[in-house]
Amino acid sequence: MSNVSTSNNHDNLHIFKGLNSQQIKAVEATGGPLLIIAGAGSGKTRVLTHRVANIIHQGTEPYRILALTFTNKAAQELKERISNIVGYELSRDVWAGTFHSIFARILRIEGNKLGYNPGFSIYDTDDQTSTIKTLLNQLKLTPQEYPPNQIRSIISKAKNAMVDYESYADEAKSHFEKTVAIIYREYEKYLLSANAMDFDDLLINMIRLFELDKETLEKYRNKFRYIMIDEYQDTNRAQYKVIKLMAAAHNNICVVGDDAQSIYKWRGADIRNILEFQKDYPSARIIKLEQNYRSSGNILKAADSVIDKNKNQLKKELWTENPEGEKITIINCDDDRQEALKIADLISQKSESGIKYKEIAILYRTNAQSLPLENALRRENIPYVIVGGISFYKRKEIKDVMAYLRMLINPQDDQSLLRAVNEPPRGIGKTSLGHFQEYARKQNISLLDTFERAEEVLPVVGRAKKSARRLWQTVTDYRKLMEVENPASVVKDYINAVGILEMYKEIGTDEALDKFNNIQEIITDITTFFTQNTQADLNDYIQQISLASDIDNSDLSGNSVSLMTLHSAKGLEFPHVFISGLEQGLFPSGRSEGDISELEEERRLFYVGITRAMNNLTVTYCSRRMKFGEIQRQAVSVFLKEIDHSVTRWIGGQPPLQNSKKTSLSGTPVSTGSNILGSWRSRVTQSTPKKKSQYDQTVEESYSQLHDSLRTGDRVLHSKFGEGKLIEISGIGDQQKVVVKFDDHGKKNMIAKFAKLQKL
DNA sequence: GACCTGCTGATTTTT
DNA sequence: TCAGCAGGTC
Repeated sequence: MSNVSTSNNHDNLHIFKGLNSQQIKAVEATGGPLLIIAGAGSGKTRVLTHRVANIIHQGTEPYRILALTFTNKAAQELKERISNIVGYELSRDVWAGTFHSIFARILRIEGNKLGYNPGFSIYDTDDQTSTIKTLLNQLKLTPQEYPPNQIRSIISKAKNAMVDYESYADEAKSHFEKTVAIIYREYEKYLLSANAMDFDDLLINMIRLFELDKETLEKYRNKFRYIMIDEYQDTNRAQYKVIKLMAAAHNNICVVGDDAQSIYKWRGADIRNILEFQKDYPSARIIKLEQNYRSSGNILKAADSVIDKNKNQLKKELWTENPEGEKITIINCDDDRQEALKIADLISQKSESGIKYKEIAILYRTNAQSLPLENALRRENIPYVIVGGISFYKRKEIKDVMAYLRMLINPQDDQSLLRAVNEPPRGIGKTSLGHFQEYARKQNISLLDTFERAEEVLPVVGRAKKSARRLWQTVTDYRKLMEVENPASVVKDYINAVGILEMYKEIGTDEALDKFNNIQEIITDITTFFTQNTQADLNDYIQQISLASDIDNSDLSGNSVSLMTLHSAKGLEFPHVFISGLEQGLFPSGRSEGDISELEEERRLFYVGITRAMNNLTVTYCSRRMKFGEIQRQAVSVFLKEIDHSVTRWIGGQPPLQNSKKTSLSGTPVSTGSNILGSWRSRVTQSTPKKKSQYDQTVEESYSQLHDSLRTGDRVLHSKFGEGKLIEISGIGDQQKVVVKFDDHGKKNMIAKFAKLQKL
């Protein structure tokens, strides 16, 4: 054997090390279409990363590789792990990202061909809804008859299915649909003139671009020699189409997915994409990854027995060499409060036996379920992090600031102006705004332009005119500054100039001060962004924020229990998992009742939940639950009847199969129930006094995990306020707050997560 | 035009 | 239960 071959073998060792035979096959098969059916916990990401490494190793330039994921977090993980194999220098140039962020990046370069400026705004669902409200107003339609949210959803569905407003109008039958068609048309016109795209447009416009301009299509076909798509089962028709267009020249397309984990049908994901991959690419190879490395034998058996009830699925057999492990614990509770207390108590017990909080996750069907859980965890002094839910970036004050920023980049963005105009109040009320909007429409100019010519807009009162003109002046001044000066400092001055900070300071309530601090933190965030990305402009920052979700930012590295919806949990794993609320009407959701395909999707969601667990799984359900502020009786979920009873252990209730009657505590009156509740309660109360000192420890411990073992009294460094002394820590998880007395800036309240304090 | 109050409807999941 | 909004008052 020659030297070359020896050195190849050596490199190959690096790329193929630790992979099983199926995984090696997938990593080796770099050319041509490939479908990887990857069961839960079968090392999918591992295969993807090693496959990219192999392609690079074979001599392909990294920038010719496109890897599309569903979430930013998955993309980030992919990049990191590729970097671990091939090194940062090579991995940096791989195009790895979400569909939305990669397409936004391309559309910023090519969007002018479709009539967009590079500074286009990206509208989220809120922006979409308020746009529709504006349009209803213009069209003299009432939101009662045409609920903005419903209209938004109809339009979005149409777009995802690639039905434009003309086709929609052709198909429209009822008066309602015909009117929706008009709103749809006006909506599209409005967004284009506002130089804005909604999430769906980021996909649709890629198709438009490629169909309109063959040269551009050729350019990207040539550029991306290798295309890889993660979570292929969750792609929708539009995504499918873009990929198909891009891959058509070389056919080096590799998709990875698991039909059993398809949980986004409601959002337009089309399972046909994965089921019919072979039809689209007859030469496709199919490789199945069926060995599960994550879960214990019992957990896998439970998962398997559940998913088995679904009729529509690809055949695959997941197996594991892992030990059988413990049985799945199923606990019946009186109500949601007791459920939360029991979970918290079990977590305390786990913690006492040496299990770390960060090894534990609580999963639920709806975000609303987190509240009683949070209360119980706080009561037991257990640190926790909520993943998802209301994002920092979706808070009103942050969105207001973002609206101001978008005006700098995209002065055509009327929705941003409408959002920001009265934060703080400027005396430009509904009536005046109506006149401005009317004028803008007649003159075919942007709303901000009408503020410049406020004098010409006749029916508006003098005060409003002055105020409008002043706002226009501020925006224009800072737009000019932005062109020549450092974006971070311009942004800082600009936000101060518009007066939103001052407004919250003047209100002075706790709530207002929180908002004030949040805005301070976003300014810090911006400063950090520009320090780290010296080449970037404000547009880059805004785009990143527009496409960010809270899951991406959640830091699961601290020692806290993770709380999240089952949807958010996809792609994650935890040694110990709780799934709560296994009740009819909650999980499966009431909306899936009577619809087999929706019920199957709920069942896949349960499957996803079960397969997040590595060693230990606990499932809970309640006999009663607070709903709409009322106590309602709950029936046990059908899914619990489906779990293989040989791997389950039932506590406080009986397996529904053996007793199809109500499994409440065997007819026991309330007193027994409250007795049990009492016993749980007393455990908690008893432990409270003696835990007093432990409390501070726990909180400080959680804090220290997150922030380099900080304690009250420490000297700390903040990127903006400089040095100071940490005088108070309160709350836990994302909500954790710190009070720092800065040498030069006095006392500040901050959210720990964003303060990013450094110990000195 | 800003602020207050009382009513209503929401609870699936999110890039 | 509670947030968000419409409608009324100052």
